[in-house]
Amino acid sequence: MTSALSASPLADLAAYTGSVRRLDARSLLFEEGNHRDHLLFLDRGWAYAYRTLSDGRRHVSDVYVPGDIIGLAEVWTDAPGPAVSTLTEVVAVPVWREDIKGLAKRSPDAAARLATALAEAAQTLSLRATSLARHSAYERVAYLLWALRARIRPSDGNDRSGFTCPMPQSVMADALGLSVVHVNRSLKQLERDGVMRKHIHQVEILDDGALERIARA
Amino acid sequence: MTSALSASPLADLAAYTGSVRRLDARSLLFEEGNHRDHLLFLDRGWAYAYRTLSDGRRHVSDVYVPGDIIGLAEVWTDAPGPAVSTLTEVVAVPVWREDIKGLAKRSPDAAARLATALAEAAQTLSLRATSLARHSAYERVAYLLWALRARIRPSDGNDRSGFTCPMPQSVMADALGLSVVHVNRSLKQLERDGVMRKHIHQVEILDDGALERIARA
DNA sequence: CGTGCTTTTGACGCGTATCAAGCAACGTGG
DNA sequence: CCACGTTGCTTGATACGCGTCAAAAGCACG
Repeated sequence: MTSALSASPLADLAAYTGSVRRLDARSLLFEEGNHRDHLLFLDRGWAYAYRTLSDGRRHVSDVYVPGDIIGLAEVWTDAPGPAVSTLTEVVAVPVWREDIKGLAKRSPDAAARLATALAEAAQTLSLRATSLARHSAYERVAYLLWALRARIRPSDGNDRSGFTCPMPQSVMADALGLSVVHVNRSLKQLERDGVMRKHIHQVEILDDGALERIARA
Repeated sequence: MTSALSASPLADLAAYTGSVRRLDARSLLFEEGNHRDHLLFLDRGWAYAYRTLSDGRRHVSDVYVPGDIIGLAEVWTDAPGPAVSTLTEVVAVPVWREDIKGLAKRSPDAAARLATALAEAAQTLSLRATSLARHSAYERVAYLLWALRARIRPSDGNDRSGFTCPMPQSVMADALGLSVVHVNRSLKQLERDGVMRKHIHQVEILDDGALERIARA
């Protein structure tokens, strides 16, 4: 959700408002199903979006890292969105729906950037769906961490040997449609295979090429 | 992908070009991975998009019905798209990338409509991902047909008792991440449960409420 | 009136869920 | 400074949903 909008008119809007929200880890940013009158420009920390089915099954539909925009599609339409919670302490800047719509009306260039961000989001979602539909558990875990890594800037603790990742296995499980137990087994297998290792807040890459090969299956 | 753009500036562009493509059933509209310099406004017939994994596994990422736009996100960015094939005979109108970009530059309103269409597509994809990640096979089949039905206009053979659906079980399987055999079993179970019945080119709704309940899990 | 799709059904095996424990790390209050 | 709750990780045993293989029947179309 971010690349097309970093250092863009939307970021400028965020800078203008001046109001900054700081939140603890494990706190709720948006409730499930509610109408959204603003989005959040995520400056620091991690968050994730999720839906809950009637019987308690949960799906984590997105994970947000610093620089991401939370809820762009939801603020653009009136459809009910998923819930959003923080994983770590978070610093975020709200941008209001009317300001975004106004910006798009005034500036064709800004509107085009918004469209680009949304188009990229759609393509990311489509690839993620392919992983959910046709990858094995082992491949899904590899894909999640490989795709995540591609989105994290080097400045946020991402170098050749690994990256920061404060995502518990329970959240990975709900993102991948797996049980926690099986996520753990898959991670252990990736470790035994010399591909990567996940610690509590850190992912260590052992074999970059192998990881990509498995993730792109 | 369609609602925000029907009877919109994009449709006008399509009308302008005048060039209409007619294709047989089971023919290729776009190759996998190629750059797209145009999208297709689908006037008549059905089509579907799919990706193929290295070992032959296939995922059907989208199904297109009359009125849909094929490849809006792909024409807006440079990322390689999935392949697209027809299910039936098709009538489609191409709209060129530069024309769309030009339209968005000239008209903030058109750009806003494009963004809306893309935002709706992202939300649809997110819900589909939830179904893939957390629904049982039985629920996934119900969700696919329930969501499909919501997109088909009454004029295209959709009324209270059923709708036209020229989608073989093999394509349903690849859309849902299931085997053909298990799609068949799930359909038979839905039939035994008095929910719906699928014939070759037609879906018959037996219990609307039950279908929605199962699809929305 | 084949010939190729598509649907259907049965037998069997595998991948992943579930259940059940136990352990490690960490923060908090007595 | 230690007891304890909480959160997250790990592992084994067992169960089940769905895949795979195989085969046949129904249908459409040339």
